[in-house]
Amino acid sequence: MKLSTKSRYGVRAMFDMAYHAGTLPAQIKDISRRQNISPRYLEQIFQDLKKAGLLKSRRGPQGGYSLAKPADEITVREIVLAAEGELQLVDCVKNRRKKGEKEPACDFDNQCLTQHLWAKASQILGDYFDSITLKDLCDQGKEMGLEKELDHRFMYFI
Amino acid sequence: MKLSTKSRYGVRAMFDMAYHAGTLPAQIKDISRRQNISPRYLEQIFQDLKKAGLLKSRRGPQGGYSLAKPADEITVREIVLAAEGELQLVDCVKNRRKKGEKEPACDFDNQCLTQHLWAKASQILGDYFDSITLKDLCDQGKEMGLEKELDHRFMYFI
DNA sequence: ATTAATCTCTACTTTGTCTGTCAAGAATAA
DNA sequence: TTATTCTTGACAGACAAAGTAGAGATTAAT
Repeated sequence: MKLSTKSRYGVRAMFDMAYHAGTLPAQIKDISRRQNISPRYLEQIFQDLKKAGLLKSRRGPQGGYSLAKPADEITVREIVLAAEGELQLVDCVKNRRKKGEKEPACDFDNQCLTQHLWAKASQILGDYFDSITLKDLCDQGKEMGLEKELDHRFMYFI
Repeated sequence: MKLSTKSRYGVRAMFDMAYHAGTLPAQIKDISRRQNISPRYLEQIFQDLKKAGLLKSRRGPQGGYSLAKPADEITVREIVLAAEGELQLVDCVKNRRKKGEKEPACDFDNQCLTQHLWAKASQILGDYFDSITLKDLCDQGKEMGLEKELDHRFMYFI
């Protein structure tokens, strides 16, 4: 019943981007250093987030990733969903007969009381995650007096 | 972010016991047959539930397991907690320095915004599970017209 | 007392997922 | 042209989940 590191790192990384957002795209190496996440691994996570339409990227020098939408339009739910693949606490709730699977995930199918229980729980969890945006986290960060690191690349331009 | 089968089987099995409750203790083999759970595996799960004080057992012929409390005093949360071990969506919320562990689970410790986020989510989930008792599930079952299997052991006494 | 039914405990195996690492390639700004 | 950065896919080690198995302890019934 644990969230995977992909979800946790994903939220941390995207928060980091929103918090330190500048004019230039953010680079993996900076985010990974600030958040102490393996850069190679973060790349993978960002691929997922990009596929989900939460990030956009630019290659080449001065390239990097940036948020695909304003911070107040990106919810924790979207990030977790993209990283985790889905937001169900249990598999038997899922659609049957998706490609390749011949057996339903559960023998009792719709006769099952507990199925409804888990589905409701998953929904409650999703609703909570949906109520929190990256902007909310940034506001919290400011309140806490969390330091923003100066973008070292600005140094060259001053 | 999936619940383990221990939780799911545990809830199903305990619901089954509450729903089919008779004067005699329920036996593993009956529950496992009705709920289609490996009897050996169910034994293990029942050990956990017994340690948690949710079940009591009697050995020998006509032995078996029975609920340690009335069905309306056993919540889903208790069962999941006993089967899952804990109810936290992430580890970094846990107490540090428990036996053997030298490192904190997270480098940012209490400086972390997301830590609070996950803790709150875990709590919301726990609250929901706490609001549902075995009796609630039984009532639902009756409403749905879920069949009760006649206890075959009664046959001998009629 | 004996027997058969049942729970108890511990260890083992299998299987799969998580968490990363690595290498080679493609795109792009300077 | 070149250095930088993202892109993609393969791969591996560690760990936990899920289930199997066997030997033993307890007890009701005979």
